[in-house]
Amino acid sequence: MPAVSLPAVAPVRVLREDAPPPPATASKTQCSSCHLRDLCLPCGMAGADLDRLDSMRFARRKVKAGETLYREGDRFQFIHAVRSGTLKSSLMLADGREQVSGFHIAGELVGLDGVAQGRHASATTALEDTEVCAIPYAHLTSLSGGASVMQHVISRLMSREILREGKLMMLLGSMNAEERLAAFVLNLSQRFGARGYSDREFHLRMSRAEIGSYLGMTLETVSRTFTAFQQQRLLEVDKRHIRITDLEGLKDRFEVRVH
Amino acid sequence: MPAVSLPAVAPVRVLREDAPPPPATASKTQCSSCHLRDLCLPCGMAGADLDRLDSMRFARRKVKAGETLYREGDRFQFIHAVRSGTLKSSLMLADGREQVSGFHIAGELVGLDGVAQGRHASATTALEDTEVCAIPYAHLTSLSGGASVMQHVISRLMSREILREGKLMMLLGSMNAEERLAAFVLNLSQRFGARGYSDREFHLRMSRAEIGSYLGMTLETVSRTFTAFQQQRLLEVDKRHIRITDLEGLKDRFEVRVH
DNA sequence: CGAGTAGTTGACATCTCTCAATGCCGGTGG
DNA sequence: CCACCGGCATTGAGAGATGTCAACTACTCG
Repeated sequence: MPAVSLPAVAPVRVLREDAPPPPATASKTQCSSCHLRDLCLPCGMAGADLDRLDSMRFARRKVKAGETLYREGDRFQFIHAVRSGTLKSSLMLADGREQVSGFHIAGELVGLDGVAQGRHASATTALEDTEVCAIPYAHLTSLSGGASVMQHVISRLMSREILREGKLMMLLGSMNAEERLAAFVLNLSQRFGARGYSDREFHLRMSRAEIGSYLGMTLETVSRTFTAFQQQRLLEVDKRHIRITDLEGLKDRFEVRVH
Repeated sequence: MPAVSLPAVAPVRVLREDAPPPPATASKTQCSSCHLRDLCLPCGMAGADLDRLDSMRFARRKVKAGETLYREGDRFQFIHAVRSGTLKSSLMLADGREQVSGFHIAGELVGLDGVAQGRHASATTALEDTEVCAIPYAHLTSLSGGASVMQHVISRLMSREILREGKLMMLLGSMNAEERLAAFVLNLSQRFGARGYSDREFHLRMSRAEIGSYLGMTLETVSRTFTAFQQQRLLEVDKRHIRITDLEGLKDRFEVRVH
């Protein structure tokens, strides 16, 4: 299914040097002993494969709130695994506004968009102080040697990303503001839950404007929709603090279309 | 970046047998002698890699207009390369309406969404009589043996698909009806051009409703927007026949947001 | 304390959707 | 051959959702 990319936008980019090399923190990490191992890259791996992964010892890198991990057009070298913190990925529109294409929390992988062209097609920015593992993509593919279990893992990850985006397209293409925001909140809830945090109460790391950009609506509509959910006793919202008071109701809102 | 998938949709699928096995047409194809080789899977390959690809001789399959190549939930076995004709991919919404997620013409590959879960997440249907090559995914990955050039090709294809969807999200998230339709027409134009057909005049294989679903708008709005383009002397539209009379103007329309 | 950022809310404009009528075309059957 | 039908596209009128612009508040940071 390739090639449906938008035409002719020819992002008139000023060529520029890549971002400064990662200020390599000395610390390195072994996947098998990471508390995120069941969510992250090693998920589903064992034995020799996992050993091979462990032998790689990925460098960690810290990204302060507001700083970028990589920018649009940077050379693609690493897949990054989020250890802690939150990132957002975004594309620049021709007029300079940004379109947020995803948010990433601990255990999630970022940067697979770079494989196609050897350069990143999006920028990724920290929403709070964040730490990532930098996984050299070339190593990953070369080292996989004989049975390419690793390649398989990567393929699956990429396919999952395709699924994710497909669902997001569906959301953008055919849902209204309430359904979109409900889907967004439920999705966050589920991801926090999977990481052992509360799935009923959490803190948003992104602004209303960033949520709006991601969901294809204005920040005012995001705000109003939060207020509406609160009035419907689905959520309690205080700025960026969210408490889900009626999970089922929220799901209904989202699945309004199921009859 | 996985895991942002929509939550809780849990597509309540009735389990059902997979589609009938492809009525294997006897004819098989050798990639290196295919007229689509520079657009399709073998693109960029040569020497031993291409020989290896040739040794596989993929079976062809015909799909009549309106018939499905695979359905949502079918076991994922093949990547399909379009030889001739047009396909659409779509997801089912909970309420039974479809969301079109892509159109595919000759030389394009379909079905990479299945890698993640071993089952297809979307259905793919022929918009006209269509012929595809069925590429067994398992072969592709196993056979790549030593240097996994093939795996690399697949990864690149998948990454390209991620880019494509990212751009589509951008379109759905932050463009109005005119910009969306202009982007759509320009994209088709470019793809036809790359295949040696006219990039100024072509026949749409999809209905207004399908275009609308793909672009996140109603069929009426698609129709009205075509009419508007015609009044602005950008296009001549006669049902499904399109003639671009002002390519630059159309690009401007699409890039309205620049500066 | 003042400035800046983020969020909320209101009033209004506008775009797109919804519903409905009509036209066009190709196929089918009398 | 013609009438009728169904599917697709076009067009109009009105409704509704969301965007735009603007005011105001609460907080944070110098």
